[in-house]
Amino acid sequence: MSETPRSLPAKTRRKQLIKATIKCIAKNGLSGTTMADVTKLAGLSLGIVNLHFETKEKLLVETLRFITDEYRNGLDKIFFNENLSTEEKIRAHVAFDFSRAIADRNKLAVWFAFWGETKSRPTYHSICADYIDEIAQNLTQLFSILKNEQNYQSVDPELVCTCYTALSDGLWLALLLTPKSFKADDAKTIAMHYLKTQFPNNFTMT
Amino acid sequence: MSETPRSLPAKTRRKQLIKATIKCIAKNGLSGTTMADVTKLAGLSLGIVNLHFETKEKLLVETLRFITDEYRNGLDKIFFNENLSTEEKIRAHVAFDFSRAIADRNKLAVWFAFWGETKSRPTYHSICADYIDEIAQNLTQLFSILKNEQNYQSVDPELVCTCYTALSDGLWLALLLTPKSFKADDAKTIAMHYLKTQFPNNFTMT
DNA sequence: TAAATGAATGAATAGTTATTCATTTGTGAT
DNA sequence: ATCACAAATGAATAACTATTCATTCATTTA
Repeated sequence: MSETPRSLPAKTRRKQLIKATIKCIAKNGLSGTTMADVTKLAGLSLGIVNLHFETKEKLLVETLRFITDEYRNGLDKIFFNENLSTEEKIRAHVAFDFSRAIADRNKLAVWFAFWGETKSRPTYHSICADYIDEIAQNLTQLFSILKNEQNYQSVDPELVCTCYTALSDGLWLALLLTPKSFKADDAKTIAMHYLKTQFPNNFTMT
Repeated sequence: MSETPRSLPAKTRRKQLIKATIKCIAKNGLSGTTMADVTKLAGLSLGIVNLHFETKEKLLVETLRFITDEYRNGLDKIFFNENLSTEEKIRAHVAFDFSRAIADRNKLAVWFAFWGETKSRPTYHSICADYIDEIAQNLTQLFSILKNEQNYQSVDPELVCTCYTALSDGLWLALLLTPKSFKADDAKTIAMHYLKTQFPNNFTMT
């Protein structure tokens, strides 16, 4: 086993601390997360957070930014992938929403903890508002293109985007609350079930 | 203006404190909610929570129980109402989900705050698991009856129940995060849009 | 009207936790 | 090797907050 070097690039240390924060929020809740817990989980000393983030509040903000960036960047990679058809992009979007990296219970606990605080913390709110808007625009566009490509008459792309997004968030909650009886594959099945209702020619088979 | 009497039935005081707690969680977040805030918002003294709930933690548990009971009881009243047809019950369920009393942003903030802590607090988790299970059973039954009554061939009642429930939770999130551009009526429209895809004969008109 | 009751108060306490910073330690340059 | 520098440490501090409980006060009872 290689020893962890005492000195490390600042970015690596920051990511290490953010990952410990995610675990800690999942384990103890946002209200039960202390600096002592986070640094102990990271295997580092108490003062390290001050060194890399100045305050606890800034560490929490960067933690929220980390999970929103991970989500946004993953979807952008799909959206801007020239090798995928529109249908394939939508399929990839669903697969990503319920992939190991994203539909992870630790991260889901973090999402919900921060969502619960958005009303009281403008900083949290604006971080969330940003990514939501960008993703909605891209997804609406995909549905709109598919509608035109395949001549779906009565589809309302914006409504379908809002509906799919809400459905996906609600399925995340089911994964968080009932992990024993409800798995990522079940969630994916339900998401596809909805898309079939709107685009039966594209999502009915396989 | 009538003076608030100094002495009041215990139940009334407890409800008063729970309502102050809901406002306080919405205003300051779960992690930022202090006994001083809650009691000040209720217009009472610091020691009152200890008198009526023993500890802060028990006040929080009762607050969660309050909103889950309110939700469950409201839906039970619909489900067991002999005067409503199955279709009317489902319509009433949707209307209730996005009614003033339920889709209130203060209460939504409380829901999400507690959901974010369910992974770390078994008590919160079991309170949520209970109501979810009961509601799912009743709603699945409604979809099942409607399927048989109206001869819908390919509807899977259990899947539709999970899908509707997730959709409703996700729409609550949209109401919490984007209250300016997304209103309860928009949420209701989207929920009905999904039900139409499954039961076009019942939910397409009006 | 006076005494008894118990709900409500809030100053004081005890415990917790974020933050600070003097000291230690590893690393790379000379 | 030695030095200079930066990263990391953790004991001490300062701030905050849940809980306690002796006291106050309104209401009820005799």
